[in-house]
Amino acid sequence: MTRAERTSREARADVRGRGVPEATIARLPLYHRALVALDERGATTVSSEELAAAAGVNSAKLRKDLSYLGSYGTRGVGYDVSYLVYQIARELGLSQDWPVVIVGVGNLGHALANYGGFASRGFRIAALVDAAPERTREVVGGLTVHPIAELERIVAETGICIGVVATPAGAAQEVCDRLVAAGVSSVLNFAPVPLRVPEHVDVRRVDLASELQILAFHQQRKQLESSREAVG
Amino acid sequence: MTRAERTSREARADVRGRGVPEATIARLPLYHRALVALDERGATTVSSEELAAAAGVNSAKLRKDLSYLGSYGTRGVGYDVSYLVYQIARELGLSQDWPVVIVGVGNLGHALANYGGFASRGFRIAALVDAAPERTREVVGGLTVHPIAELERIVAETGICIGVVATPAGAAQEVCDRLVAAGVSSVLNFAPVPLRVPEHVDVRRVDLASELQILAFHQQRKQLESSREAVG
DNA sequence: AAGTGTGAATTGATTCACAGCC
DNA sequence: GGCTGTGAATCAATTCACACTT
Repeated sequence: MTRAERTSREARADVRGRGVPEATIARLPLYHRALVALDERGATTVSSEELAAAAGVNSAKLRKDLSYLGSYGTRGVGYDVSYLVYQIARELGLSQDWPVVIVGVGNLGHALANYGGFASRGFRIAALVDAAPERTREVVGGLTVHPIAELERIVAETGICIGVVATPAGAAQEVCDRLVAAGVSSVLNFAPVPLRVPEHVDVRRVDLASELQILAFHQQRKQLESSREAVG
Repeated sequence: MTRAERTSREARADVRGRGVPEATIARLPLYHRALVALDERGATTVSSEELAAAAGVNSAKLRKDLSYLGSYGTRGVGYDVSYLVYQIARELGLSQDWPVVIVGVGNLGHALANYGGFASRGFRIAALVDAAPERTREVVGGLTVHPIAELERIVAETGICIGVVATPAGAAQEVCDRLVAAGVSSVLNFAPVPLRVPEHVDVRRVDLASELQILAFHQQRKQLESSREAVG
């Protein structure tokens, strides 16, 4: 592929890029991961069918999703693996390094601080913060835990714009407010409460107990049905 | 409210219950949690507006969601808090105790085993399992870690039907297959790979790195826009 | 007067199916 | 001949707006 071809394609992608549907965005990380795995296994091209299978979606959805980014495939052939990895990474902002602060170094915060999966995807745990004095100065995952009083200074100095709230429910809103006031505009919330934030701030929630409850709901349905069969 | 009223309402709910939309089911845990908090604060009734605010959704959505469960409110008044807690809990299967097995006791498995939020919502960590011999016999969150070889026996003896996969990506599919073969039909997957399961098995995925990537995508957009403003 | 419950309208996501290109 | 890209069709979720009940 020539530089001219690549450049014109990217220009088109930039135009379309405005309107990528939310559901598509949420699947881009899946595609990216599947493509990286394929790349490591030495694949050079992949069909929508294959990639869809690797990512756990159907091929129509995959093609439609990719078409929002641009025309990156070749009819009759498929997609160039390394080129598509590059395009999705660019779209996701994976080329840059995102410093992240984790607030709350309890069980979950600990696990997140030690989790290796972030670094490889462009995220760097830049700081750990906790309200409990006994946790301060502790070293977790190679980082010293700072007292919450230093939150504003740390965010400002490090240029952090993504914060992770891993505090108990009761502290989450206040922590979030301070993060936002300090300049954070993307929040990943593990506390089981909805966070109120200004317009320009994005929040995503990960709610472990809810996930289990949703499974339990379906499980209960299955069990009800099978007991009904046994009777009827 | 009389017993007769309650019984007829429940009968109706059972009829409607078949078709509760997936998006609604995913919000029931939110409503339940908000209601429990209101109950603890001594509220006896709540309007859709108030409850919606507490759960972080809009009131039209809340009313529509609740209407799928039945007609549990009173026009001009609102919803009876404790009655609605009871109904949602019943719908979610929260009245029964769900034993859960966690496979993989690394950082995340550790955190999950120690996480207090499960027990209070009807889930009981019944067993911990890990493949690494050096982790076996360790005690985490009051439970001994069992070798993976005992997985099938444990699931059968404890009547576990919900499994949590907290292993590295490479082990996840095999662990999942063994869980399913042993009789588990609901899986919560923390490994960053799609799990292939038979028709009757439900899988939910929690993908921490993806969540951050989705935030990064939007963050990048925000920064692009503000830099464009600065120029234009 | 207050506030639920719900048809109708709208918006968004998925799937179909095939024209167009390699 | 094989496979992408995409309009059109379908399905699902959200929002509107108001009739109806207390």
